[in-house]
Amino acid sequence: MAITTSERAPRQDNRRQHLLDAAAGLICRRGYHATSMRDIGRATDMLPGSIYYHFASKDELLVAIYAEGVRRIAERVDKAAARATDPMKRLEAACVAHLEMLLTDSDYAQVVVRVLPEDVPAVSVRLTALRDDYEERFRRLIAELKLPKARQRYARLTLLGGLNSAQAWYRPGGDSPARIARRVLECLREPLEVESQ
Amino acid sequence: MAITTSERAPRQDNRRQHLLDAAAGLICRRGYHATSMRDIGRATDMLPGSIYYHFASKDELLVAIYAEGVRRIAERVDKAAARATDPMKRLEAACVAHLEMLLTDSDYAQVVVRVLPEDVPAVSVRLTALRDDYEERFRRLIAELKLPKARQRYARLTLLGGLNSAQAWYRPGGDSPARIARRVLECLREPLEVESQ
Amino acid sequence: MAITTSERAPRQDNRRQHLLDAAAGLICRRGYHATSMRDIGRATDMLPGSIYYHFASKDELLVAIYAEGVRRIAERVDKAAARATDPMKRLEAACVAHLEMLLTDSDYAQVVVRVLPEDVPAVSVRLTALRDDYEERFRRLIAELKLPKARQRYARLTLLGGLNSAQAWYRPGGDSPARIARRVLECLREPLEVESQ
Amino acid sequence: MAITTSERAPRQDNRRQHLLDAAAGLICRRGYHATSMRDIGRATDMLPGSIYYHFASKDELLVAIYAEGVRRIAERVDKAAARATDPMKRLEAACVAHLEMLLTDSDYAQVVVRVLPEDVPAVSVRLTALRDDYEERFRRLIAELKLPKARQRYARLTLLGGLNSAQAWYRPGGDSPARIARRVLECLREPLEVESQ
DNA sequence: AATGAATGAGGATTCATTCAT
DNA sequence: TATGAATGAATCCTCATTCAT
Repeated sequence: MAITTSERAPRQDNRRQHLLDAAAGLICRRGYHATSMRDIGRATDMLPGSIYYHFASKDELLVAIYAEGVRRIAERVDKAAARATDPMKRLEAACVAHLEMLLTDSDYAQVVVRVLPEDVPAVSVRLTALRDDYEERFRRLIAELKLPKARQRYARLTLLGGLNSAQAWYRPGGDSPARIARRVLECLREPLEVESQ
Repeated sequence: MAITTSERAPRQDNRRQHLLDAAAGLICRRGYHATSMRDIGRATDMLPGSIYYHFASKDELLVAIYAEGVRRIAERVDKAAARATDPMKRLEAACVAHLEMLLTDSDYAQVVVRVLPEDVPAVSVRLTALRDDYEERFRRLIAELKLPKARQRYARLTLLGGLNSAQAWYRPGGDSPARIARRVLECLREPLEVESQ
Repeated sequence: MAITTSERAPRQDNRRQHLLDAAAGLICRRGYHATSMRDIGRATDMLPGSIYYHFASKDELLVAIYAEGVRRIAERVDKAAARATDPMKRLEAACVAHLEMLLTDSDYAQVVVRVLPEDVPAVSVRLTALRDDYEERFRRLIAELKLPKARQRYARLTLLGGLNSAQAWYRPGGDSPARIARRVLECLREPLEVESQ
Repeated sequence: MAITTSERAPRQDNRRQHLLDAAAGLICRRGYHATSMRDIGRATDMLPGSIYYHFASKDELLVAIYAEGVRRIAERVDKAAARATDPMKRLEAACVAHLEMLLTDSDYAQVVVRVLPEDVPAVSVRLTALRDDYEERFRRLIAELKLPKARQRYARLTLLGGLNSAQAWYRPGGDSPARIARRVLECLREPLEVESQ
């Protein structure tokens, strides 16, 4: 899709990127409603009004962060999964990548998980679509496991629910994101393999 | 004057209860920050200022809803678990009760899961304590299963993560809350018992 | 005017007096506008609404405090002045009594000096009348000194201005109210230029 | 576009100045607490919220007025005192300037004297510092008189107390501010008892 | 590409006060 | 005498947003 990744951002996108970074940082820590345009302006040495040159509204800024968050975490997860061929190894790599992004590596990814689409009604449909787009990966990875159809759906929901809930209690210094990811997956894995004993 | 003493309407608590109900309903649907005191006033036929006779602040109102939510869902879960003796049956009953409350039976319970403590910094400690108090039940129910210590923690987190994530996608008409609960639990069950094949 | 001072307050005036005391204490420390009916209620273990049984409004409560303040300080000043016969000694005694009441002995007196009539427009005329009524004493005491007519007025204003300004800077532990009073009076008694040369 | 460069209206400070002027006018007449942001907005043809573009809070607006008040009255007093060399003449000139500003020439100065620092606890320290900074002038002017040390302090307090009390009773049409100032000073210059037989 | 200044609606909250009981 | 519950208006302030420059 991207023709030349290295050649991407022309100089004028500098500020836009700075803005996105700062906003993602604030929103992932304080939440969307608790972050004001003033806050974002302060963090970027910009006046609140100036932000509107780059984004049509606060909601649109959020959508951009969401989109970027999905892009980044998807890219990393895809790369990780691609490094293995065994379906379960692929899923595991994806879970680890997912949680590393979510817990430490990307404010953007954190925003995607933390901000509920329904909390921003005006753009909730688009936010949901972005989320779904991302979660599709896990649907496919799980499909590779050849579970009964009905089971697949719940396995995905439980897996992501379990992984994402880590955002609420993860603290640096305890289990690493990778370890947490494997532990959560472990909770679902053994039955999947069944032939044990 | 009192026709039936036992039936005596505690009139003074009437409005307070009405207020809590209305606020829980609004907050669980729109979120805490998107619900204004004006909204709550409108839903109760009260002036915004009048709410302050009953609650010292919006945050305190939220704490009261949280506390009531925990009280209600805990009561229901405890009763459900008490009806079985087999540890796994007890856990299953608890999961079903939890999800029925969360998805259809109680706006209060929904608030507890939906509103993140960190989104309301001034009272986040108290909200977290209430949540923890509730989740303790699941810690105990899982402990009865006699899993390896390390596994218990992740089993609980994954289970609750999986169950609670249903709030994001549950729609009446699809799988019932009870069925969802059993399906999620199923994802964790089989390995626990290992009697496969 | 008072027929029997000792026989004054009948039992039912208990609460009213309590109310006045508490309100005077709050108002003299925080000011009139910064003291709410709620504050006064809290200090008296009364609900704000209950205060209205005793006083028609917050402004009327202030007028009552003012009146009581004037009554008390006037009584003390009059008694002090009566103990001397020499005009200057009488004035000095009055100044000392005035400042002792104002700085340490009476919250009521403090209110009279601290709350500007113009700050409470609805009753400013009555407050001013009460003040004037009190200051009349000083007019008379100064008249006894047999100064030129024109001088009398300014002597009184300067004297009271000087004395009352102590309210802004007096701190227990420094000069006593009595000493301050004598020092201020001294400024008017002894010429500034010291006949030096 | 600019017709006269030297006459270039500093448009950007226009509103801020207008705001300060209007607020000083209202506050010196009604008092700080009785003046609302709405009132100030109305007087400036601004919405209340717009004021916050220029001042962070109502208290900060007051501090700005105080500072400007001190700046203005200090400037005038300093100039007046500088025009004489005899210490007593210098003090007299200062008193006259002080009272002219206070009674008729400057709403700002009036605010400084009228609003008690303790009435605005959040900024009372800064208000007090501003006042002290101004009064320092009188300390120095009085020091030039070579009075006994102990006397100096009370002379200053009495003098300022007497002068400032004029704010409570001055009415245009009576004695002029300059005359009042001289009369008050006279009270300290000439002994009270002198011509007593 | 950004600023300075403002808007207008709405935020939570506090106020003095009322009144049935 | 007092309370419990509420009122209605006003409080300060913050919000996302706009727009001429």
